[in-house]
Amino acid sequence: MSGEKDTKNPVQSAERIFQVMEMLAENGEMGLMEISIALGLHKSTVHRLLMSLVYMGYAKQDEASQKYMLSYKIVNMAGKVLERMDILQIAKPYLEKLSDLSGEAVHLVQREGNQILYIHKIEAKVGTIRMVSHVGMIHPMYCSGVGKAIMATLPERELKKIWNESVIEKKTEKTITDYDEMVKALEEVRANGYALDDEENEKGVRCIAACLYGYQKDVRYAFSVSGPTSRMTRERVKEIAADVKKVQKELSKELGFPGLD
Amino acid sequence: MSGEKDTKNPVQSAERIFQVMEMLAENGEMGLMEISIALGLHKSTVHRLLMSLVYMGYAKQDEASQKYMLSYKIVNMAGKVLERMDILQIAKPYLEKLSDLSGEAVHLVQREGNQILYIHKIEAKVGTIRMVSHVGMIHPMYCSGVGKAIMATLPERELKKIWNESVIEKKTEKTITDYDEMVKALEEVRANGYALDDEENEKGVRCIAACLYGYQKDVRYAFSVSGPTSRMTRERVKEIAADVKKVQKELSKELGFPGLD
DNA sequence: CATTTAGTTTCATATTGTGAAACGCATGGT
DNA sequence: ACCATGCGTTTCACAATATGAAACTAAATG
Repeated sequence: MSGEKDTKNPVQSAERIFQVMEMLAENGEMGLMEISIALGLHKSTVHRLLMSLVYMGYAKQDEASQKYMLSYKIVNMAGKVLERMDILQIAKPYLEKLSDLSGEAVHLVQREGNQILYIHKIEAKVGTIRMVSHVGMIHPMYCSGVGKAIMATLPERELKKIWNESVIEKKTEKTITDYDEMVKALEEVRANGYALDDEENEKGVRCIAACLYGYQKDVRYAFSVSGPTSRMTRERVKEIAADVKKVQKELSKELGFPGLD
Repeated sequence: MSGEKDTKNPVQSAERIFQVMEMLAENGEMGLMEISIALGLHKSTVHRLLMSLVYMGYAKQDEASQKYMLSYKIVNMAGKVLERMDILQIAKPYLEKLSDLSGEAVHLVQREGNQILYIHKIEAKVGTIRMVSHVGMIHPMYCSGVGKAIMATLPERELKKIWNESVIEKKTEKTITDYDEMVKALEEVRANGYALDDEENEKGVRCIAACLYGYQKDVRYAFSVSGPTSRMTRERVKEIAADVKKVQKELSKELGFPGLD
């Protein structure tokens, strides 16, 4: 998006060590040469960086294959960051209730610019189907229930901006790829008081979402109940939507929202 | 704990930048000086490292307070690591070790609602008796060692729910069919640090189980060593229980559990 | 208005990270 | 059995890079 050189990283080795980590996070187990070639760094340099990561406990080498991978230590660190997000502390019991009521998977997401970040997940209690979503996952806004729930609260101007800056991709036959259609869909969200993702993101998955209002004016969080179409019948969607709206109201109140009703 | 110099980190700036990150992960928002003093690094150095983290998107500075904090990017990275952390890959070598030590059958199970799913099995190396268990098998929680190991970590409320939703069946003379008796049994599990299934599920089979803690609060996995009563004497149970507890500790650590000792 | 404390910027210096080269050890092709 | 190839590792001379003292700015404190 930006052409200019952007003032460059003041610590070269930090830049490189994180490139290595990101590489490992993305690809799992990797050999030294593989990383070296992919990043265009000298193998000796990569080796030193890896040794440093191993020394600090963030990476480890498989004895047999000699390949390198990240350890759980980074997960620990992320856990501490997440714990500090106090929204989690407050929201968890409500989401738990929602999960108990429906038995389906429940997600809590945070807006991060034009995208959403999954910050909590409760697995479905019934059935054997599992969503591929996981905490830490980043997802575009335009093709998810939670994304629509957030977008429905935004002014046209910002909505347009998000749309233009997003890579619109037809994930399923039902994915909305036309801007005007999206505007219409969001009107519906506002009218209903909840957002429905009807197989727009993943075939066979329906999802009922609502945003969370707080003491600050801008909406930063949303949550959803998702499940397979087989269980998410029209009738069931209605039921769950009622629960979702109830939780939205209760939680928003707890988060310090003055209005709503 | 260690007196020796331990070969030191080959990349000094990496060492320091991670010290800064760990500091931020632990304490949340921090000022430059705060970090500088806590780590004994020059403020200029800390500033440069922070600039580097900000540049890469791993940290950000609060506009108002000027304080620094970690961003969600590390959470995103951890998410990718987690996705890849398929429990089996990690657990297998430990279970293998357990199997070698005891020679008996070893199982790994996953909680699925009120039941457990066998996801890995290692056959006994001694004797000719074989368990009927197999990967993919679903079993109720209330009458197995692994089930009790998981249930022992649950709050009373959820325990009651599982009990009510399960079809309680007297599989052997020793099967626990009374709720209060189960509660008492679970207290014992917590006290011992492992769960014992003493012919409660199948006549002639004893089984020592423990749950696995992970980065997430709720316990989702458990494992066990099972064998015929003829070989599983009181003394042998004690021995194996020690091994089981050791593996529980090691594996939980590997899976990112922060606590436990 | 002086004083302190914070964050930021600059810059000379040498410490630190760099990468070429060589090593050892598998693996695999002929 | 042999050599060729590719990988991870180690070493080391060199200079690019990270370092920290000092100067600077801005806000908070008295």
